[in-house]
Amino acid sequence: MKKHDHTALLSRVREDLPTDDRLCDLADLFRLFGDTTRMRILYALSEAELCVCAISELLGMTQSAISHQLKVLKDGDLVACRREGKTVYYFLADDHVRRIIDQGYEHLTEEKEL
Amino acid sequence: MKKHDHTALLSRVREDLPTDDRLCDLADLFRLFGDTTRMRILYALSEAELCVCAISELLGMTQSAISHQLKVLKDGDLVACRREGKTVYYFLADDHVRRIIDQGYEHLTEEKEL
DNA sequence: CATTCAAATGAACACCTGTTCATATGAAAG
DNA sequence: CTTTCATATGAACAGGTGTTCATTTGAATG
Repeated sequence: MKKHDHTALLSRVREDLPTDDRLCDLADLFRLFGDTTRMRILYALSEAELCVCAISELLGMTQSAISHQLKVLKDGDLVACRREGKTVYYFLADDHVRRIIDQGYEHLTEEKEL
Repeated sequence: MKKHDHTALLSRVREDLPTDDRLCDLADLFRLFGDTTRMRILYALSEAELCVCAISELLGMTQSAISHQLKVLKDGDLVACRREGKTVYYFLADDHVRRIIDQGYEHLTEEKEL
């Protein structure tokens, strides 16, 4: 009398699965969007390119906190920056960022309609 | 001599920003995707509906760990389940989940091409 | 109703993450 | 070269998160 057997099903599922490395990268990517501060920064940058102190003013948070998060976002290639004198302007790295956020936003709004 | 002034820009940006509640919900949503175990579960479920023990076998993790994560995913309305005797089968709650993951996946693959 | 198997739950613990505070870098201006 | 302003960075700390272990629930079966 054996336990519940899934070997057949599981080997089929396993085939179509991306590698663990890939899935880990994917989770890492989404984790970047999974913090309120970072989400607010990303949304702000989707409206306009902004310098660090403007963002910290906008969000009512310390310059240090913003700077740390911008580093995280930059390391994850979600934002990029350019320097102009003492000021550093940040902006979204590409349209994917916007699209990912939009997809999430849609999910939320449609969820509410139910 | 005043500091850098952004009031005009900031009030414009502020107008187009969703409420903080909304942005927090959005971050909460993405946070669900931001863990390797949950991502592996979601991807597996995008291939087939699976019971808890099948998932734990597939991922090589304890039933308890999987069960805890499934609860998180269910509370976040990313997955749903149906019971059949002693067995509980989990599946993706809707197509949005797949689309969000796909969007992220695309981002990763296109990033590599550069 | 006792047993068995699948799943869920709670407490505990180690690890990770985000913020703060203090300080450093780096560019422009005096 | 010193000062000033914008930004970056490092250490430290608090709170959150994921896993494990032990236990419980709940359905089917003898």
